[in-house]
Amino acid sequence: MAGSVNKVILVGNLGKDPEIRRTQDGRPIANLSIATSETWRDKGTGERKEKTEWHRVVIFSEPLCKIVEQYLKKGAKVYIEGALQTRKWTDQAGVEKYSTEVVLQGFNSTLTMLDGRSGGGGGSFGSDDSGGDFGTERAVSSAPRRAVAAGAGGRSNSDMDDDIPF
Amino acid sequence: MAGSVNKVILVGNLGKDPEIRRTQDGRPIANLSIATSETWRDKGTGERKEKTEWHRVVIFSEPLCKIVEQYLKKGAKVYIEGALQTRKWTDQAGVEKYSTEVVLQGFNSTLTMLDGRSGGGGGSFGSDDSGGDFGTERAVSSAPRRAVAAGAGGRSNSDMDDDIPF
Amino acid sequence: MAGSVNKVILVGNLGKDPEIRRTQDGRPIANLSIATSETWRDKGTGERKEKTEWHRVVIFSEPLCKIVEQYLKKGAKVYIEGALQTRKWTDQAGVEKYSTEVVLQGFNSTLTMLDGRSGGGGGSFGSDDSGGDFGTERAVSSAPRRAVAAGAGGRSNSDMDDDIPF
Amino acid sequence: MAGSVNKVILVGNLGKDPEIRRTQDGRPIANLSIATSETWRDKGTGERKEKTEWHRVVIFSEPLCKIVEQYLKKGAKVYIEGALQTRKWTDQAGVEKYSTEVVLQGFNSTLTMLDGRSGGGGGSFGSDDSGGDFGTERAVSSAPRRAVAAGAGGRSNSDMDDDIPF
DNA sequence: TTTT
DNA sequence: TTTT
Repeated sequence: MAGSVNKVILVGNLGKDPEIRRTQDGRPIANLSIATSETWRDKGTGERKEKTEWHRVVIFSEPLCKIVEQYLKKGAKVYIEGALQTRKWTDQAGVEKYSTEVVLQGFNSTLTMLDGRSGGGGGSFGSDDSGGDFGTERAVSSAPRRAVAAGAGGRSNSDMDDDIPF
Repeated sequence: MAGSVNKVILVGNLGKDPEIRRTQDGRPIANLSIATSETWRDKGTGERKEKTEWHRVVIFSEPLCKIVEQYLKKGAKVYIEGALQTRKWTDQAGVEKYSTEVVLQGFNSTLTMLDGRSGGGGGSFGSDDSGGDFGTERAVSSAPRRAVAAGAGGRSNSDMDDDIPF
Repeated sequence: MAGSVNKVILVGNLGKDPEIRRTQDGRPIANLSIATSETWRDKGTGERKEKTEWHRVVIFSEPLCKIVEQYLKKGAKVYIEGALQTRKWTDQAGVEKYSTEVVLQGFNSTLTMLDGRSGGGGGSFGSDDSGGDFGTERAVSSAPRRAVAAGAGGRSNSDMDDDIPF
Repeated sequence: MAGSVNKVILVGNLGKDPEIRRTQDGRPIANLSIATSETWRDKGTGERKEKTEWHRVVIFSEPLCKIVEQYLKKGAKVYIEGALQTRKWTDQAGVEKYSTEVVLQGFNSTLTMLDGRSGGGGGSFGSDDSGGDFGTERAVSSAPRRAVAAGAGGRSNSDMDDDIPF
């Protein structure tokens, strides 16, 4: 649609180490499980409450996947910017299910490390394929556009059949 | 978790008229179905591609629900700011399912009308309960906090049993 | 700095037609003046108040400048995503001044048209230089990175001496 | 204007300890100086480049000011969400100047601590005045609305005359 | 189910 | 003036 925006911004911690898979033609796909939470005090009882939300984040970008592989592990705090995508899939029993994910892919996706626990220190990475004047640290070269477009426009069944949802 | 952010920003159009239900104790809950889409031209074939994403938006705020009821209808373009929330529910067959929604509730939620087709013209609304110096147009009084907190921290089964997912 | 984010999101209307200049080596730079405003009712007097904020937006991206030139004019409503940048300059009297602008340049910048008054209809554009599978409508090729980097890291005096601030 | 959005999102570090002043009628105003930066490698020379941007952040909210006072100091990393505001002022020599600031005030403003160096640990705070079910940690009570509106709609000269710009 |  |  002309004139639409689909953006998710999360700051949270990885609940477990990243999982990196490869499509049949070798492109990497990283999956992160990110927790955000809010705390408040119940007015009636006075007890402290916390509600944690878990987000499934999927990264279709070769350079971002490398970053993820090298620097992120369980507990790392990250800032991510991506888009919402709901995907339909069929479980082993043949039941149709839906999974909503935060997808980082193409322009306007970002991943920034916010703590120093990773060896490489914090850093900010877009998923464009610039090359150009910007080196690996600022704007990491992304996967070939064909890969990105495939991810965006139609993740094929062959790639995703084995994709157990969040 | 201390130090987390959970934010969704959408600009899109309502796919159908809003649905407004009421909880057993009378609080309104509005559901919007919002479309965003992106278009691109396939490099290989040259054909124009479009991918539409549908978002389920749930509004827990009495004043925002009033706005929705008065001004929004199928086709309206809106800017919304909310948070991701995944909810577990059980269908009629007893199968557990998950539904991810964009929730507008409490502070840091916003709904802004972006076209002139609604009688009331465009307008921007937060969901705080300020009252104060801000009149109905800028910062509409929200539902009692108890309602909001209930929505946030634990939507009760009795309210939600009949909640057919997206 | 590792781990930082600098992001501005505006939805507003152009206060006047865009101004497009060219640097000495021919790269286009578009300037937009965008208004946002909030309205509220004064609690004491009951009168309706409105406060308009004007934003100077600068676009360093050849394809985005083309879009601006073709489609945007006074009154157009846009969604833009860019970064804050404060620039020092010296006026004719030799007084040092500062101007803060919203800069659209490189990855993670976006311009989306939100109304139909422009001939081309609404549309969303990033400023990456992908080429690739995405055609002109989704992700317009941007200026050479050298140009972008120059704009980002050090707008030269020769280009900018005549830059009358907002 | 109906239908506008004015939002700034920053993740950065305080360049110095916060400054907290009070208006003549006793309301606190906190000023933060926040750095964001980007690094890249120059394609030609291969040298590492860095560009730091400094942001002046102004907080009009009693509870947020308390948080700032208690927990933030030089070097702290924060996530903030506010709005752009350009303010005109006159220096000692009678020259009119402009200062653009990121203002946190009213609903849809947020401050979240992102590191553990502050005694209180990380935490997220809105600036609504809810009270309600949310305790001090999640949604701190804000200053009286009259104060907020004054800050928003017209910071009076008497309060701000001594305001040396960024 | 929207919109262009 | 921060941070890496």
